[in-house]
Amino acid sequence: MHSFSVGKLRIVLIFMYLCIAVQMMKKNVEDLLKAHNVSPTAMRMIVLDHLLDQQAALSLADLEKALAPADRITIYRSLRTFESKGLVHGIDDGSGVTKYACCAADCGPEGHHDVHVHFVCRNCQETYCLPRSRIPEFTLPVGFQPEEVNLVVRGVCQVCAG
Amino acid sequence: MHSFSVGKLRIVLIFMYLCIAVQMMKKNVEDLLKAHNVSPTAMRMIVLDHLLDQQAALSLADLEKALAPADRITIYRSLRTFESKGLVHGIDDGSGVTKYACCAADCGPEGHHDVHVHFVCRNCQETYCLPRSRIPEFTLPVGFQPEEVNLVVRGVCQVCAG
DNA sequence: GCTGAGTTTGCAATTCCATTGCATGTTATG
DNA sequence: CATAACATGCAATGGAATTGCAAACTCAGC
Repeated sequence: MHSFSVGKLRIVLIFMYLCIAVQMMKKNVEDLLKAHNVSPTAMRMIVLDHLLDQQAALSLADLEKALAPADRITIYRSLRTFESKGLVHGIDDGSGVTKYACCAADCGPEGHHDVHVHFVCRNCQETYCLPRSRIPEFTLPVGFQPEEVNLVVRGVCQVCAG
Repeated sequence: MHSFSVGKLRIVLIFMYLCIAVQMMKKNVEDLLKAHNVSPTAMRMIVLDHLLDQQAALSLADLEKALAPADRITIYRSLRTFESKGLVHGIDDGSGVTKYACCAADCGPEGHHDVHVHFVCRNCQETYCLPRSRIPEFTLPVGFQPEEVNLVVRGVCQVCAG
């Protein structure tokens, strides 16, 4: 029959593939949440999924815009929950607004382990995590006991530098 | 005569010394302002002098309290002027409020040169500049061009640890 | 010393982000 | 399926940074 042409079959296959992909994505996000002892509610899955898609860190306002009409406060509280469970980390890049990005390593409620450099582009204003750039050793005056290090580099990013 | 005893002479000398010291201080602050192309108004001299006295960085609220009844906005604008002329630098220590400290090296309107580590004590909440602690080299991914580095260390300070 | 342009100051008001209270809706559990 | 615990959404609050504007001040030139 003409109705079962190769073209239509391709469309059906693509549709099925998309369904499976979405299911897998949802499964991944859901498992990720469960693995960190966070109830996988609809809202949280949407927020986390969107964060996982990003190259750069997002502010609360960014997320609100992207996920409209989701409630800002709910997103805010999701982020706080994620942060306390080691799923994402907030970044203070000096811009005055906190930005959020997913943790790369396996952080947990007891703390964040993937200490890395953050890079802020003065051109596009994006904030990137640079997990490959380890924070180097540095010396402190006698008596100062370091516990936590935050290294933010400003400059021009890969994309803007061309 | 008994009225010119050694004790009274000492008091007179101390008084004279204090007068000279205050004059020198005022002269120093005034010259410092002039050297950076900032009109040495009374308000600005008070703010800068107080900042020069500090071991730790001060927030706008700290300054307002210390210099009461000086106007907060005026202090704020003095700090902005100082910052743009390279006299002081603002520090974002992650606490959410900007703190200010005098520049050690000879910074100018074109930029701040004394790049150093900042240390925040989680006990006393003070923020210290550590000019002796140079920020070491670190590697960035290809294409990222660093221009400015901000290294904030949290921990326990000399005073609280000792 | 006086005047007037330019700068600085002080008050009031605004903006923006982060955070909380509370009532309602949803989920997990026995 | 009932109920406690948790999550959500709206409204409101709080605190810091910032701006507008009129009054006060500073300083150069007359």
